[in-house]
Amino acid sequence: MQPTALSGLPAGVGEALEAEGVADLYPPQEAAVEAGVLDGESLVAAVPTASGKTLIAELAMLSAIERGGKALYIVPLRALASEKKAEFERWEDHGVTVGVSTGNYDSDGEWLATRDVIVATSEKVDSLIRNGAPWIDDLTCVVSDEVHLVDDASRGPTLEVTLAKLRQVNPGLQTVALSATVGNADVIAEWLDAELVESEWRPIDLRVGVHFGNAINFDDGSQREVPVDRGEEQTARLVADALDTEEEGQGGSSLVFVNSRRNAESSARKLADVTGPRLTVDERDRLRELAAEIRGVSDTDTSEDLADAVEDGSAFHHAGLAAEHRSLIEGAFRDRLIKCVSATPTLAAGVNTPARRVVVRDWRRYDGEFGGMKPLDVLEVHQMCGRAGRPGLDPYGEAVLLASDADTMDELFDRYVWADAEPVRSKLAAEPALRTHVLATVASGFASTRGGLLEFLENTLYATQTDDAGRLAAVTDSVLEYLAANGFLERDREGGTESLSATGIGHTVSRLYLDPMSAATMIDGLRDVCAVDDAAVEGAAAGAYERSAAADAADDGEDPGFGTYSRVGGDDGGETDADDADVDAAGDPASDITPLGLYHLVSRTPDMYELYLKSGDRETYTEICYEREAEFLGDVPSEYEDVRFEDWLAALKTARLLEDWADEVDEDRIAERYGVGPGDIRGKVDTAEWLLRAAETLAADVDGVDGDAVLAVRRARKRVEYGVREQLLDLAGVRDVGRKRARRLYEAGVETRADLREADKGVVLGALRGRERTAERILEHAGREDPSMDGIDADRSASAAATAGSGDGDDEGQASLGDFR
DNA sequence: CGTCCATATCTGTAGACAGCATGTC
DNA sequence: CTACAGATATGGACG
Repeated sequence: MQPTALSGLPAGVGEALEAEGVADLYPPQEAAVEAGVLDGESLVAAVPTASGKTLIAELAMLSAIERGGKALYIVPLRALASEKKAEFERWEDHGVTVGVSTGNYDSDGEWLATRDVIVATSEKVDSLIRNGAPWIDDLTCVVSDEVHLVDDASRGPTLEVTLAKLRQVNPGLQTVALSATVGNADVIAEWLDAELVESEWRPIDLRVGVHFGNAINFDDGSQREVPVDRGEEQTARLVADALDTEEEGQGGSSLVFVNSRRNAESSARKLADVTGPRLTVDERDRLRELAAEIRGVSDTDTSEDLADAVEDGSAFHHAGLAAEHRSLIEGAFRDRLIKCVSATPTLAAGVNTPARRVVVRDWRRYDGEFGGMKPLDVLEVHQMCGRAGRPGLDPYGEAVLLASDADTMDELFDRYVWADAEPVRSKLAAEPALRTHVLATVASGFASTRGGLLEFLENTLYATQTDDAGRLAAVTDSVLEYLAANGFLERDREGGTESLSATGIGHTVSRLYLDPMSAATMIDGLRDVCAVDDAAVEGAAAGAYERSAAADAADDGEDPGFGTYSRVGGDDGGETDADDADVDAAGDPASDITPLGLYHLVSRTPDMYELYLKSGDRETYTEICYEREAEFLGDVPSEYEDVRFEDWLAALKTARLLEDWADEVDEDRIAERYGVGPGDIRGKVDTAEWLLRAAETLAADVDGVDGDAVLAVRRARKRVEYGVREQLLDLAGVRDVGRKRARRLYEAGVETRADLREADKGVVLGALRGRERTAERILEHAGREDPSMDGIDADRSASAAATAGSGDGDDEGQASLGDFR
């Protein structure tokens, strides 16, 4: 079937596809057309990666737009959102407009309503529904990429509920779900009332095999001799073999999957010995430039190690890397400059990075819950293998699992090569998931009674899959109880029906996109300190208070999730002695609220990913816990009796990291001290920023909009956001002034925004290392009348003072963490 | 007495969404 | 109830 023969697409699209080289549709695409994607039929396409799934989605969306509709493309990762956007933008020539909306990037709120195609993450779509984005009603086509992720325990339920909501809002909605080949695609199709297109077909052949001894044994019965000399690494030999196999004049790149960050790094180091000697002079030059760029992203050891490996054409890839690191590596690997990437599973599910050969080195991964090394899911291994075969470059892709003995080889064949992927199973009936979604469902008006709620939940995959309807109802009831007890929902029993409505705070929590338990934790902590400090404000916050007070009374049981409210005497631990001399301790109630207290509060919330306690950390943080006991908001669990103490310490470690960041500690110090990578630091800071912003809103509810708590939270948030001490807050708020410039200006004697307007220009210029343009911009943003730097000489002493004060080397030109995004 | 290698012991373990309002060196 | 690779410490043989 030729693209020009398709009907229902915008004018010129068929020809454009042909020009792109699409002479004939792939069999699964053809099947999708026959199933009616172009006519608005819903469809589940369960096909391998890189077999043209995206085109199926495009056909659906473009034909929907041609009929005057609007399409939404749901992605699982932010990085994929930009990738898809770029891909879809080629239709702008045909009058199709594209917009993106993710947590950190919005192509302008209102403007989205005018876009034909919107790309967003599932969480963002959920949030947009909760906040009543008007264009949701206009959607006629929704595409869900990687739907098999509904199986994911933490994020799957969001996708599931979001699809159910979209379909309820708009019963005629065309739903196109793209899935990996899974065990039960038919069930997904049944759930979505969709046609099913299932296929194993791939445009590039994939040969899967197991290497053992001196050869790879492929699934088709063929063998490839790859002898491993004594003492030589199996992986290294396979990577070398792929590189030395010159087909189409190109040595093939490899992707090596391992099971930990550390393994990824050490593997990359070792494989550098394989890739290094095979580089051309030109490649070496370009890699040196790339390495310099990598070093510029961050000055941590991680960054340095990565750059070292990259100079030899090898790289590692895991979540400890900063986002820039990752995209630099992905790009250079796609451009065939980097010959080999050793990666954790980040890369298996992330952006498109095909390789000539995929080596699955580790097939087991540590799992704390499991209590040891757990074999990877079949689906996961299939996804890794699916990365083999670069379109247009390779005649076929090779995926190789490694076995060290014959028994393992047999097991790998049985377990992965011959096996079908597991069936997808909904994880919706877990309490944390329902807690969030039940509140949101009620708050945004999808249900107003218990019966209506259960009816709505009938539209989820969970309901389609389970034969035990009672379980969902039971979990729902316990969640309703929790939400009511914490004052997020009101329940009224009248006759046989139980009506549900969200309270003011319930609506707020839903819109803030907080886990209700996070909100409860934060409210609890904030109320604790406000109640002690400021009884007068109580009246203003009565709305939020009463509910919870009533809830307290209703709840006698010690449910750990509820938190305990009464802490006797918040200031019994002596003076809280924060590092900030600027805070007026005496007589200022907000001084009871220290940044550490707030960082700990948000860190012990379920929305913050836990930092690991390593050996020795227990003692370290137990000590800190006692030293700074007075700063914590809420009750400190007992070291000996309370199982929550461990979590409390883990949160304390996170809080300390944030405190260090807000104390201008260099990122390499932080990385070393907490055993994390630059990506982790940035992630923590980002999450804290988000949660503190939410806490600010909650504090306004508890303490009144101008309460001390609100101000304290805002200050703590800004300090994390800018990564500066209290004294630099004013300066760092000026546009173009960040962590480093603020510190240099301050050391040169320019301490406030007002100083910037008055200060000697020579001093300012000196502190900014003689950058005239930058200095002018900053003065302008600070509101100076005459920002011109014409004829000003940089003050040498200002420059010297600034350099000495900032503590890092001169002229390194290194970006700090605060520079990301 | 220092070096090198073989063996025992210890240690630590994948991932990444959201709000809000615009910009670092 | 469950593992295992890499880093580090330990110890012995050797020149």
